Amino acid sequence: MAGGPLNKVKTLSKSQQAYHWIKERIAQQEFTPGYRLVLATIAGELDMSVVPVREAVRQLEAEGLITFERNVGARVSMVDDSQYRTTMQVISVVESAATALSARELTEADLRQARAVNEIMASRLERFDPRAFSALNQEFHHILYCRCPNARLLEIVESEWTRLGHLRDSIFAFVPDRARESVREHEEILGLIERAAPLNEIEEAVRRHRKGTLSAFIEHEHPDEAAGFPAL
Amino acid sequence: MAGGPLNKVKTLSKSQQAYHWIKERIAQQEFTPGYRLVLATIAGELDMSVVPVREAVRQLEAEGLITFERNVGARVSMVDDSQYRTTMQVISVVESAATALSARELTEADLRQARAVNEIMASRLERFDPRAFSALNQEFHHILYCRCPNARLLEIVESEWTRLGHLRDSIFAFVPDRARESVREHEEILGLIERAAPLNEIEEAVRRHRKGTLSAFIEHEHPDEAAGFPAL
DNA sequence: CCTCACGGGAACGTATATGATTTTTCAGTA
DNA sequence: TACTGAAAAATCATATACGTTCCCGTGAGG
Repeated sequence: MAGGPLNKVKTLSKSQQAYHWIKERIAQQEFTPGYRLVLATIAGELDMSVVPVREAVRQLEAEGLITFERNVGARVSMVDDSQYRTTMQVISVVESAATALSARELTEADLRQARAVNEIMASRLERFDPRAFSALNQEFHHILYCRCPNARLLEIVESEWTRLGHLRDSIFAFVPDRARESVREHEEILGLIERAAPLNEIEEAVRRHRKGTLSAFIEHEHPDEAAGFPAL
Repeated sequence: MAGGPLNKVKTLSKSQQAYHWIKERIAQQEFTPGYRLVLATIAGELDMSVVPVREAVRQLEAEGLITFERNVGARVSMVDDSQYRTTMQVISVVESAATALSARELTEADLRQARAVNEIMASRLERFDPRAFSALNQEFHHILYCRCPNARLLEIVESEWTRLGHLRDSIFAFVPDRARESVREHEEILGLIERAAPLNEIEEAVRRHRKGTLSAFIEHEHPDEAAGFPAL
């Protein structure tokens, strides 16, 4: 037949279909934290048997999106305050390292794009929409760290972000006051990268930036514990 | 009944049995990197069906110990030079952070124990056994970071070490010359912790220490590329 | 006559379905 | 509150379908 060498249509295995289906639902918040995942139901919905679904669930468990209890079942992971804090701390460590390692690889275009995003953020300081602002923030940082040549480090950064689930999209809903300061710090980070500052300075700047947001969050939610949380 | 709350004997599920069985074999190097894992064979060996084995394999895949190819099968992950380097870089980032966060939590006993381990290492500098030395090195660092209150960070450190597989036990087989310097740097790190130095100094010291070992390794194995590897 | 490329098919192993078994949960009752 | 039984759901075994790999035989070219 005429087809050429592209006969391989690459049908996803059923486990992978289930995996993506569930992940999508979680991302869209159709399955909210605490939601009980019943294998048979999902299997029915996807027109397959429970075996592949089970496998998908185990994969998602390994990623931390789902918690699983023997003979009981799976539910979408809860992210409580304490988890939020530990995860954000991990992110502040690995993302700052990734950004520093990425700095020398960034192109002119990357920097332009990052600056553009930050300018949009600045322009939205009035008429503030926390969710949109968080999304832009996410995008800004992603541009800066995604050229990091250490693939494993990148994987960890991304996986920690997905671990946070929908909270990642609403950081500034908790601490709107940080927004202005955040934009300014972004500018500072861009400056350091552009003038090819030492990598450790870039790393420290990003870490300070994240730490600032986290501290603001902690002080806002738990003014009493603020001092008790260990930081770097 | 008299028993108390420990009636639960907690029989492991078959998947978990398989999981631990395989992991153990890999750790003992009975399954060496590249080894082909045949589900049915393992299932037979463990007197169970392939389904739980399959699940165990997928879990190990998520941890990075096993690589899996659709419709082909599973094999124990290879760790090549490049992976070694990226993983060690990740470790240098996360372990140093974990150690710093752990520093204030360490007890007198912890420090005594760490110092004892380092003294044993020092005493073995003559009659040098790389594997034993690597194991002691591992133990030393584990004592220092294991009190880190950020559980997630600890998980990442540990998982990166297991990712390295048997290479983690033989670092000093590649670069024996680093041994003496290593012991000295351990002493320095202990000093910083004991005199309650700022956390960032502790973190930097650990990172320098790891970076030193990694550089020594790179220079030894690939004298040409030494300059090309990005570092912090 | 030897070599090597191609193609068919058996052997091996994975992917998924179905059904039996076990565990947990929950409602109803003493 | 404690106990019992039934329903729901997970776990695993067995069976079958499907995809890959490897080997071997055939035929063309050197």
